[in-house]
Amino acid sequence: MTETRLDAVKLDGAGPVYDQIRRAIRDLVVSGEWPPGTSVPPEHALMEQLGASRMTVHRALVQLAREGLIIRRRRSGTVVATPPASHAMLDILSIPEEVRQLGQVYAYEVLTRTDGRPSPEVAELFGLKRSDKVAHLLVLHRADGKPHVLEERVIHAAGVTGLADEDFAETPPGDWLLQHSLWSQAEHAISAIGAGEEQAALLDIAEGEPCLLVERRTWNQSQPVTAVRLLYPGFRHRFVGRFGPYGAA
Amino acid sequence: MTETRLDAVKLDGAGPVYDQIRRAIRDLVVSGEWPPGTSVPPEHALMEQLGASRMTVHRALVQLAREGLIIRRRRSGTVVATPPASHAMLDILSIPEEVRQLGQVYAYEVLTRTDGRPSPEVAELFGLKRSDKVAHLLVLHRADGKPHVLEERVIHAAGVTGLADEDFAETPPGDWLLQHSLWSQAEHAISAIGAGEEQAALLDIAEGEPCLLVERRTWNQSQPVTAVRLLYPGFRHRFVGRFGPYGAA
DNA sequence: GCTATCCAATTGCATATGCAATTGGCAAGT
DNA sequence: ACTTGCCAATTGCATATGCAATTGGATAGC
Repeated sequence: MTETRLDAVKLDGAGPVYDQIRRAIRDLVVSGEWPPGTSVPPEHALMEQLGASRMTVHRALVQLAREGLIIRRRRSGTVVATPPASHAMLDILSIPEEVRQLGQVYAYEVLTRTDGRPSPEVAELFGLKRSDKVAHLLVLHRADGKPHVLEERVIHAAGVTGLADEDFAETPPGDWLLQHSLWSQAEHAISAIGAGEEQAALLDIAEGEPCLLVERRTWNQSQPVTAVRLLYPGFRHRFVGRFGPYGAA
Repeated sequence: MTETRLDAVKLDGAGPVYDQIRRAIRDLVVSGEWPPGTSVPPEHALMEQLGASRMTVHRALVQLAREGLIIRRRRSGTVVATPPASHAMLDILSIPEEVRQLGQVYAYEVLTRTDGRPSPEVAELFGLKRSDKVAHLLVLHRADGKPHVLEERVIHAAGVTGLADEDFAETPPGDWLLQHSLWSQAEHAISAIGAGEEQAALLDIAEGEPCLLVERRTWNQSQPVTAVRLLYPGFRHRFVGRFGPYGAA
């Protein structure tokens, strides 16, 4: 249980007090100054520090809890939450989990790994210098023994610690990264593409077969962390989501 | 501004009072009993009706407002919100808007329209009786004159008023439905598929060309409203989203 | 009829206060 | 050691109250 510097919470005088408090604490959390597990000062302490009534402090904390940034428990106090790995259909998700949720047996193999400088295309795609160090991986994920998805991944060595010592024998790179790196922003795109010759061979489908291509790039404080291209055979795979007019169901 | 029956708000005694109030009103809204535009009783009225303090009622209403179900304005009071047409990358969106946001000129043509009984496949897909009446439409949307997306749509006549009198000359069916029907639940799926012969001809691409297929089915109170299949040429189109660990950005 | 003004309804926000519920940790007893 | 029971810290919830801000609508004046 990490300690917190109480005086780190500062109001900016803009808008309602409860919202100033909410934003102040939110900023400390999302900026990483209060990493997950940090204990947030109790309401009484904040109340004195900020000169607000307990109910006002309470209101701010309740909202933050509803937003999932902090977790509150009676007597044990309030701590910064560990952000959930996945939010919805298209967010970061673990391929092993995805496969197991379908009730199938998961397996994977690292086909190739190259550590070195990024190729011009990769550097371009990612805004890297040619002098940066990256790992380049090709991974095949299987469900019930059959090829499920082909993963091509670039990891920026400077953004992750322990990359050189990890051989991804136990954990596929996507899941490993979730545990060993932080990210503050991601962008993904979905498109359809025909399988190339090599890709088709690896996925055990015909060349030109339509596939879903999911591309995702991830940054931490505007520093690149990883980029990945996931190629799913289209006839075997679909992304499904359910929702109502007022939000996801 | 529709009136509300005050006695429609009933608590169930489960959990905190403010949450009972919140759920009671939410249920009235999502069930359609209080449709968009209905005015919600003022805090004082609810306070007396429910025997709770104003702050407690207030708390429930503030939460509902934060969730976007109601809109509150001083003096004019609280009204049920019109649900936003689009939430994120993959939610219901208007194709005309989508095209215009890309800075291209939008146009569309209704290629075919058939009113009658559903085909066996459609009935199956949608859980309709063969005796139900449906309209079956094939629409081509264009961006800058070039085929953009092919829309195949089934509309359940019983779920929409004024369907027979509408010729979709002014407004494409998707947008028309957003204005003339309610929906409480939707499901969509994304997959990749090769263009069939006719589809390829209409979209002006090669047969077998990989395409993104977006399928969406929509219900209102478990009654089917519409089902649609949108076929996007894959090389020309991608869905992009951006987000951070604590939610969409 | 049109406009300027004022009033009152309604929500927004903050405080002060009290009690309930949960539970970590200490203390006492075995 | 190990268990039991109690205490106090901390959050959860509700009430009562007061004032501020906004604005629809009535009213007065032109």
